[in-house]
Amino acid sequence: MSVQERKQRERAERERLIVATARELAEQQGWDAVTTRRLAERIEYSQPVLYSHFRGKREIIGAVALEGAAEMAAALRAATSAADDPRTRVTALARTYLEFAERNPAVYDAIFQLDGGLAFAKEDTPEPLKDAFAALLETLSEVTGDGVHPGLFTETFWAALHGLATLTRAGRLPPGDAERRVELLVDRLAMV
Amino acid sequence: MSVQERKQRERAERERLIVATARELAEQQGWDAVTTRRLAERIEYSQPVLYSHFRGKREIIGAVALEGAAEMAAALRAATSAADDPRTRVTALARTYLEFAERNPAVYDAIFQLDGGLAFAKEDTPEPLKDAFAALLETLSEVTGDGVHPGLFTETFWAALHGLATLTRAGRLPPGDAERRVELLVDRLAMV
DNA sequence: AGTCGATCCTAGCACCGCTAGACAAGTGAG
DNA sequence: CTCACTTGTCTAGCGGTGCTAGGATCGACT
Repeated sequence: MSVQERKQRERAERERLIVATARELAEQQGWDAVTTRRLAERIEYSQPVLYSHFRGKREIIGAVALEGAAEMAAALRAATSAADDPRTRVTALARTYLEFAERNPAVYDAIFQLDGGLAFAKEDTPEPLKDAFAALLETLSEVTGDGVHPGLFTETFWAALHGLATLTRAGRLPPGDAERRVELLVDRLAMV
Repeated sequence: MSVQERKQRERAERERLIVATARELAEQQGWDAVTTRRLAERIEYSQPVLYSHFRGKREIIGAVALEGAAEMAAALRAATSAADDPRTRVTALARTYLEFAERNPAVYDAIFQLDGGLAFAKEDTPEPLKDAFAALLETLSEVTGDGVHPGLFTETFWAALHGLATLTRAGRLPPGDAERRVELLVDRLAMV
């Protein structure tokens, strides 16, 4: 019995290694550089081993996305719980969101940009993704304002943040005024 | 002389054919399906011909992006010029923007999502891109509000629209409430 | 009419995601 | 202790990708 357990442990450990290595490689050189061959070489196994853990490259991206979403949710909660009033919380939320996207661009892409084969806004949406949205909802429902559904408000605010994050990183927006754009967004959208 | 002219004309015609075919193929089956082999087959030339017009696939995407940006600018101007007051103009602008993204997803991706090798927010940004931003700016500077730079306001509003467009199409947002999200955005961001 | 230059295509490179089938190593039974 | 068998891993290969070198062909000028 304990032999089987050991093997399972080793297998789980290797799976973590795959995900961590994929993430590392993606952050270092972009997702284009994350090929099954390079990934296999880095974990010091042959290519087919990857396919005994994941159905394909998509699923590996999906695994990185889930891990990242959990981290993001934690970061958002940590930032908002340190603030006293709703207004400060929203600002902290927005800043933390954009900072996460900037510091973990590959992970952010895995979550929101790439196809990781994950379901969104459905019943079978994985827990970490639902939880990340919940973290946004918790703070934003305080400043939704009258006559607006908090979920709808959260979606809209989130979309604005997502737009800022992606356009900035893609070089579509001048990076200097990021902070002032956040202030504008919070000033106008949040009803405090 | 006229022989050379004829050849130049034919060459330009073929270049238009390449761009149009790439766009068509991308809208039909997605950019992943736009391979140099398939593209060459559709225009009934061999692969290397593509490389006598464009440096590579990136530049073809870039060409589609420029064409699309010009169309988008025209669509935005047409929609806003048909509205009387600033408030109606902003709503029309937002709706038209999102409609363009929804009806031409591949073109939208070429402009804002994919790497077409284009410069943004710099001096050497191609004219159609600058003009599309100008079209946004024209309408949005009317509703910027006091103490805010119109350019900054336009960037922020644009980012919000971009977020809505991409998240909706990627299945990250439930598609039903799109209109209500637009109303919320206009209500809060535009100072009328 | 013959040369010469432009134009286009065939063939191929190195790489991609993914998989079939050979092979070795570890397990349990006799 | 030996031997069959299962489990795990690897080598090799398939069809695809973007891109390019080098040869063939065809038209224009001398």
